[in-house]
Amino acid sequence: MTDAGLTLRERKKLRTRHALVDEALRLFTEKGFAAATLDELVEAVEVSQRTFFRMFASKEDVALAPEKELWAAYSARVEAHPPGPSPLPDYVAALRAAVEEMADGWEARFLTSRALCDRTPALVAHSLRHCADVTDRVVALGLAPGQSELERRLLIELFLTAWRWALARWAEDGAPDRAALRSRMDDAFAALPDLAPLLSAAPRHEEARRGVHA
Amino acid sequence: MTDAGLTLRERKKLRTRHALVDEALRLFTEKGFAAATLDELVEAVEVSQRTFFRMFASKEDVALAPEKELWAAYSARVEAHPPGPSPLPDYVAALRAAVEEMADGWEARFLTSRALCDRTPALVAHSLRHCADVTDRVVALGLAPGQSELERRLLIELFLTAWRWALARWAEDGAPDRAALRSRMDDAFAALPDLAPLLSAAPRHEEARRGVHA
DNA sequence: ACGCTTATGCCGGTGACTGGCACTATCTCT
DNA sequence: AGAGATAGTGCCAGTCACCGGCATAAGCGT
Repeated sequence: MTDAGLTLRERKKLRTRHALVDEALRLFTEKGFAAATLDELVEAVEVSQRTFFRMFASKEDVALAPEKELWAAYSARVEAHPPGPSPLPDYVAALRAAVEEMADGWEARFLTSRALCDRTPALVAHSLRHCADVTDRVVALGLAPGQSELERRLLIELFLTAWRWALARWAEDGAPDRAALRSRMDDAFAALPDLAPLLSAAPRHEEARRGVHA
Repeated sequence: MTDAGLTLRERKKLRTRHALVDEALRLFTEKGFAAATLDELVEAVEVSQRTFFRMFASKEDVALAPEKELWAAYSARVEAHPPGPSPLPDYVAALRAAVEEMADGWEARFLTSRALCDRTPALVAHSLRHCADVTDRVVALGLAPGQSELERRLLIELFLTAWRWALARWAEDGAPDRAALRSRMDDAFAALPDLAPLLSAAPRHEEARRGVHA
């Protein structure tokens, strides 16, 4: 599946790319993201810095490679099947499918990347922005003329928050394999309908104004 | 209000801080965030780079100063009045109050900062992370033992998405003053209850699984 | 085997950020 | 008011991410 009809050049490139990701995750985990230098990384993989920067946009980029892979697959899914008027289930389905189509061993790299992210503010920032970029592209997809874009954004944010919650539970789990991730996703997404009653008690203007002058 | 019982040292420090923010916004807007160098900035304000970095954590930090100010005020409000079992109106009220207590001229700086942010990916990343940091601190506040943290996070994300929506509308508005911002906030937060019916149609497992094997 | 494309390496430069240390301005206490 | 404590500031030198340009080599189609 990895080398399906690829030319030798492309395969070589992919190989060094994977080597860079693996070594980066190892190195960053061992020494910390800030303390580890790119020189160490590229020397370990035996490529030049220039090559690194042609494959990755930044030091953060390589650390978040597994996550970007996932969102790329998700993006492709959503573009292939643009969501209908009730998009939430479609988003969820696309993400589930994306998780399933990741290569073998992806979950281990992803987990390492997440752990790194949790203790590295710079990585959090990049992760959030990438997610926001994907969201921006996805929101516009299959949006009927009369439909509200705000509504879409709200639903997507709920979906993302549930996903992040599932991730956090998964990471602190004893068995961080793909089945466990699926199960955490089930739990998190199942909680979404329970939110409805809390929204009908949404702020009316009188209450809000009272807060202003408090 | 600005110089309320502050020592001379503190007032001086605040003055250079404000000068740095103003000049930074001017410079970044004129030349672009990446193209403008810190040397230009500190030379214009006549301070050393070292001083700059004692006041701001990074180049991004100074560009997002108005936003950080707002979230600091918001944070303080929420900490002063921890939200009850239906936290959404409390969050909204806290943000409205925070907007009102900003100093004169804040909205102009904030708008400039937002415009800059919109065309500078690095600023988006930092902005999102800061917001996430605030969220993390706020979620735990006033959370009763039996209450679900996930539920809180979901509500806060809705709240934040509505806020960002209000900001975007405000920015493209003809009159970006504080009254207009209030009005946009009203509109955006009023849309939240409409989301409830869309949640009852949340994903069931069968639908989701179908997507997986598609 | 031959050009053509593409990836890579090397080199030098820029600019954000940091630690150390001396210096000066402000504060505080008597 | 003056002396010592307490910041805040400037200067300098260093590290490191990142990006041009150009030469080289490795893979590709004919």
